[in-house]
Amino acid sequence: MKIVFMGTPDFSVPTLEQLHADGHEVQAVFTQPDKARGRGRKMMPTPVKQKAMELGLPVYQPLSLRKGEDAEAARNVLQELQPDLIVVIAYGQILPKEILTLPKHGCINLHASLLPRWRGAAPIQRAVLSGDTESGVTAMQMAEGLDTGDMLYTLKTQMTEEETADSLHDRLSAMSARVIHETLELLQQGGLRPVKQDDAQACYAEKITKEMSALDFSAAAETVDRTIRGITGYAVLKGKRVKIYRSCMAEGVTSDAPAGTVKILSKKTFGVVCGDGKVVQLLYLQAEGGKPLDAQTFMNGSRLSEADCFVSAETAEEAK
RNA sequence: CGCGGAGUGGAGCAGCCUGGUAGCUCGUCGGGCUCAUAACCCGAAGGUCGUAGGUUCAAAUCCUGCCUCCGCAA
Repeated sequence: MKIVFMGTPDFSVPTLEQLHADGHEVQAVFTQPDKARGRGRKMMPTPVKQKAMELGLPVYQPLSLRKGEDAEAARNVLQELQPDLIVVIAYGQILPKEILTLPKHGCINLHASLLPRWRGAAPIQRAVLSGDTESGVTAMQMAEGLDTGDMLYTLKTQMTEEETADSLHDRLSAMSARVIHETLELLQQGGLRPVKQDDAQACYAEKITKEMSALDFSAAAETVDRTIRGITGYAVLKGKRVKIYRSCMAEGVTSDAPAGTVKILSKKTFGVVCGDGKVVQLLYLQAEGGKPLDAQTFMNGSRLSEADCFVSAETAEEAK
């Protein structure tokens, strides 16, 4: 099939590779414009652009598909190509109706949730934050609403107790490639059976803000744990900002020490006391200026004791 | 020129301000204890202190350039 691909971050790359590997004619790849990012504000191509160039596919990076010169140019390109299908995965732009209806088979979007749950911007993080036990990838026929199109194919996965947005992201990203493969097989065989979404079951994954990652240890341990696993957390320890990437509940451990107090669990493991007296075990963390370290390595160098206490970034700021 | 932190045996850190014996927690190797161990005890190996210069009788430590890594911000 003649396909135009639209995607931007890492998450989209396996799907692009799959289309290419399956022998589809990927006529063009649309991705967000390069931006100055990273330290020193260097221009960085998007991961999808890098992969597209590696595969020798033409790349388009319109500022917008909805208005302005870029949008017009993009529409002309699509008119010209006459694709059978547009595959969209984490592109980051809203497609206008003219584009949705332009290809013979319309546009298919892959979304990182079990729709209609978690429509919108940050489905992966939201699934972890809310303690979901399963997630997945849904392929849908794009409609004008936000992730409201009819569902074409779904692949589920169970989430573990230690699931992080990162681990789920990687898994769903890989699963997306399988989903597009299966979906297109069905499409070509005429076996797709679109299922309407039950709007009553829908919920929306609001955008994540940085402040949400500032840990509040006076909250319940479960909340702290989910925050860390869902969007990573940060706090201040011994005057240094510390990022916490992975955690889990310390089963059966409680403490009446003040919230934020370090709890040594063994020579190799430690946790932090939370507001409900339960303890969140910290598994992988990074002090400012340093590399990410596992708990044991972190303990080796930091001379951690139960006299130490994590402070919320806000409190630390006020103390200054 | 966005702001800032860091490079010290295999890992993570201290030492630097107030130059003069290479330290800590682990790991590794050898030995011991133990039914056994990721636990405990004893011992050992392993470092041109990122790099190039400068100051000095003497530089991990003070000064300058360069390389690399990271946090914030975007």
